[in-house]
Amino acid sequence: MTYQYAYPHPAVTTDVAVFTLQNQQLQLLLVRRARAPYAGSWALPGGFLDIREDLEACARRELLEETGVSDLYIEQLYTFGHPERDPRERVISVTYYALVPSDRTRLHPGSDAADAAWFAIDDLPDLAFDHAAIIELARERLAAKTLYSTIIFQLMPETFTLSELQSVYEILRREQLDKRNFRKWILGLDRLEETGAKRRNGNHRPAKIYRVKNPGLIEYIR
Amino acid sequence: MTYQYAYPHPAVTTDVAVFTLQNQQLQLLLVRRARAPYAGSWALPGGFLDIREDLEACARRELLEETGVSDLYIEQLYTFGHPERDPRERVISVTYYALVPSDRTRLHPGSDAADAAWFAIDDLPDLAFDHAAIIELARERLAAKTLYSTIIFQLMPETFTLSELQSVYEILRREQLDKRNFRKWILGLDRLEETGAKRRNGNHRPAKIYRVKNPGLIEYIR
DNA sequence: GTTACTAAGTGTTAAACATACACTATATAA
DNA sequence: TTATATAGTGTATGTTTAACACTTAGTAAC
Repeated sequence: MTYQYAYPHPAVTTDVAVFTLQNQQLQLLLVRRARAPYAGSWALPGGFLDIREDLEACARRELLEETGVSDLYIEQLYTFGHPERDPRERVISVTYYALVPSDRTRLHPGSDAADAAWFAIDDLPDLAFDHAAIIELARERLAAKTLYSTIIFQLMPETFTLSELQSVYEILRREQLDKRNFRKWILGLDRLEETGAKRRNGNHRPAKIYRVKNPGLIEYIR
Repeated sequence: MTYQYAYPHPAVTTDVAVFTLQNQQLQLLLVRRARAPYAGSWALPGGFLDIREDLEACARRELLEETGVSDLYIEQLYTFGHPERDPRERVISVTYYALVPSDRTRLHPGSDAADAAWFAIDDLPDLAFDHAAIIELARERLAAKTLYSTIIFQLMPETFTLSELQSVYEILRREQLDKRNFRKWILGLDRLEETGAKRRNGNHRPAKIYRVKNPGLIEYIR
């Protein structure tokens, strides 16, 4: 069966840049392409839009099918449509970025992709299509959001120490922050509470453990 | 001639929300639809992507064809793709917003649309498709940009007074600003220079006329 | 030509916020 | 007991923002 149109139609895909934090590094989720073009290359999870499917639903579905990751924070990033960006046919890609807390990064790659894996953001393999540009834009957007939004809490596990949280901000902004000023600022947002527990983690004083007060809420700050 | 695909393809359009300032009001450019669906309704200028055409080029082309407006500041806004947003077929709309200085708002509507006109943003007619939602998002984006970017200069004519510039900020932010604080802040950006001329405009003291120092430059501020 | 009117133009003060900076506390391990 | 490593804490200074009212220089009306 084929589908006919009076005028040529581009294909539409969604692609998602999924970030998490592991080993004190910002990590990105990639899938190895099973088929041409770019067979064997790594790429962002994503794929073709079903004709009755919402755009964000497509992004979430492809992500689930290819990597097993679901239930994450996701937001539209930008739409890429350079006429030559896919060698097969004209493809418009509506891209998203997403954040997974570091305690929910287990992968169950499905049949669509041969493999799925996390990569440190500063050590990515060669990427299919224009996916390197998509990732760079997503990283910039995320860094900018650390300045005026509480979106970063979406990257945190259930509980964490203030030092761990500070290191997330430092990784995203690519700069060191002053410990006392950071603590004053982040506690002043009134979005963290102590759990009462402490974490022993090496031969030194244990750290207080915090949780986010209202984890789903993303606020504009400053 | 028809075009065939193994899988159904959505149509892709671009739509543009073009803003300007006239009569101390924020105005938006609309076209009256000549054909069904929504024949006779007002809508954003826009139309179907040519299969070899870049997305932004499509937005600029449709705008020129339908309204005669060209050579403006344009930026991608968001991609709308609700499955039911167009009654004809599945349509993904990549939307843009654009700014025209108030001394270049002459319209030359072409054959694609029956008519084109500027409307005050607070007095829009009923709109086709989901265009009301697109406009609302564009307006919010623009208001947010007044806080951290010099994009607003793209709305200004060659020369203007500080009071005129202040009223642009007030319209976009929907709040009154203090005259002394505004002048201190805007002159502190070091992007304005006096032309030396003055504008007589009513039975009161004439205002100094300014121009933007580097009109093409859009900076992040604060 | 005096007066009424209108928007242009101009500084200071107080409060809030951001930045810079160094030592003590509490655990583990040798 | 001592060495080591990260957790945890406060102050002082500079910068930015916010609040606030009068004088100036034109036009228009009488």
